[in-house]
Amino acid sequence: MAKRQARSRPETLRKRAEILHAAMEIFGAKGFANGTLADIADQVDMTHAGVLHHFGSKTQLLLEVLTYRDETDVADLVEQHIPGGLELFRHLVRTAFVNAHRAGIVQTFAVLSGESVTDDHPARAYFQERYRNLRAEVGRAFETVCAERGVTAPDTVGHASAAILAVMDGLQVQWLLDPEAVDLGPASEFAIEAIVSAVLDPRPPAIATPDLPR
Amino acid sequence: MAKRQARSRPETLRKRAEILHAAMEIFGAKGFANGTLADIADQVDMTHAGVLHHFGSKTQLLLEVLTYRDETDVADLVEQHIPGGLELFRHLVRTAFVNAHRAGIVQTFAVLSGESVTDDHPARAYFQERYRNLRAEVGRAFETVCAERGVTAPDTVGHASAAILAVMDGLQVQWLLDPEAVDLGPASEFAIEAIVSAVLDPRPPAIATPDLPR
DNA sequence: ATGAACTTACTCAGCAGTAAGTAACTTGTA
DNA sequence: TACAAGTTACTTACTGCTGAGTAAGTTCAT
Repeated sequence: MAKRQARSRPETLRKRAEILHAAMEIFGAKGFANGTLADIADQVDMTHAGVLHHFGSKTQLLLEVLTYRDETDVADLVEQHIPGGLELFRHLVRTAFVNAHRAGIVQTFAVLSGESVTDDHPARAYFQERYRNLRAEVGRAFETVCAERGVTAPDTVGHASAAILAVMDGLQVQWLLDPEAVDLGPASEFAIEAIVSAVLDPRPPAIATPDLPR
Repeated sequence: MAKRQARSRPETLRKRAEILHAAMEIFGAKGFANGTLADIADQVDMTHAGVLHHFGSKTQLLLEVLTYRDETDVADLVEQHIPGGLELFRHLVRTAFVNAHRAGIVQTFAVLSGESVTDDHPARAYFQERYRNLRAEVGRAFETVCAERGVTAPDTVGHASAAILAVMDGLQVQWLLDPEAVDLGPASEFAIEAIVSAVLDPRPPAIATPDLPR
C-alpha cells in the first residue's frame, strides 16, 4: 500500500486526536445514532465535511474512537505493568474508584455498549471481542490465584468472570442515572469481593435453588 | 378528567396493544433513536400517521411502551403474589432463567436503559425511578431476612441491592452480544448467591483493599 | 350526523455523504 | 534557492434521503 506521509504531519495528527476526543464526548452524550457529525465538527471548529475528510464516514469514526481509547488505555497500563492474579482484582476495584471521577468516559462506554446490542450495530463486533478478552483475562487471574494456593480452579470461574464485568457495568449505568443513590467505588468493591470470595472459598447456597425452567 | 369512551372500544384497544407490542420490538431491535414510526407501523399494517393518531408523538409512544410493560408485569405478579424476603432472591434467579428464553424483551430493556443515560433522553426519568424502586424492594428483602434471623441488617445492604440488579443487567448485555459465551441463568444465580452470602454472612476481605483515590 | 379510526399527501427539518474549489504546505528538480 | 507540480486540509454548496409531525379528506360504526 502507498505509505501516507500525510499522517505523519504532527499538526494533522493533533487534529485527528482532537476530533477523536470530541467524538467520544458527543457519542457518549448523545449516543451514536443521535449524535451528529456536525456536533463533533463544532467542537473542533470545523465543518462536518472536514471531519469526513479525516475519517471517511461516521461509522469509521466510531470504530476509530473505540480503538483509540483502547490504545491509550493499554499505553497507560504497559507504562505501569499489566496486573495478574489477585492484583488484577485490586486493579478493577481501583478502576471503579477512579471511574467515579470520570463520568464522561464511563458514559461513553455505557451508552455505546448498550447501543451495540441492536441489530447490525457497527460497534457490535468490537464489544463482543472486548468482553471476550476481558472475561478471559479475569478468568486467567482466577486460575493464577488458585494455582498459587495449590487448588484447582472451580468451574464457577467462567460465571464469576462474566459477573464481575457485569456488575461493574451495571453499577455504572445506575450511577450515571442517579449518582446520589449509588456509590460507584464502594459498591463495586463490595460486589467484586463477594464474587471473588464465592469462587475462592465457596459456601453452601444461601438461597436454596428453586425448581426451574433451566 | 374526561373519560374517553373512545378508548373503550375493544377493537381499538386491541389495536393500541398491537402497536405497543410492535413498538417494543422495534425499539428493542434498533433503539429509540434509530427505530422509526414507519418500522412500527409496517408491523401492524398501518401508515406511520395511523400510529401517531393513537399516540400523538414518538416520545409519547415510548413512554407508553414502558408503562405498558410494567402494568402487564405487575399483573402477572399480583396474579401469583409479590415475593418478599428470601423468596424475592429466588424470584430474581428464576427471572434470569426465564429471560434466557426471551431475548426480545431482554434486548428492549438493555438497549433502552443504556440509551436512557444520554442527555435529555425521554426514558431517563422512567429508568431512574425504576432502579430506585427495585433497589428499595431488594433492600427490603434483605431487611426482612435479617429480621427473621434476629440480626440487624448490615450497612452493605445498599451496595448489595444495587449490585444484584447491576449484575443481572450486565450479564444480559454480555449474553445478548454472545449467547454462546455466557450462560445467563446459571451465571446470574451464581452472582446473586455470592452477593446475598456476602451480606448475610460476611467474611474478611479476600483482596486486601488497595490504597486509593476514594 | 357525529366522531373515531384511519389514509393520502404534504411540509419541513436534519443529516450523511459528495463535488468542486482554494489556500497552504511538501517535494522533486534544475 | 527557487519554482513548478502535486498533495493535504480543509470550506462552501449542494444532493438526496429519511423521518416526525400535520392537515384534510374518507370510511365506518353508533
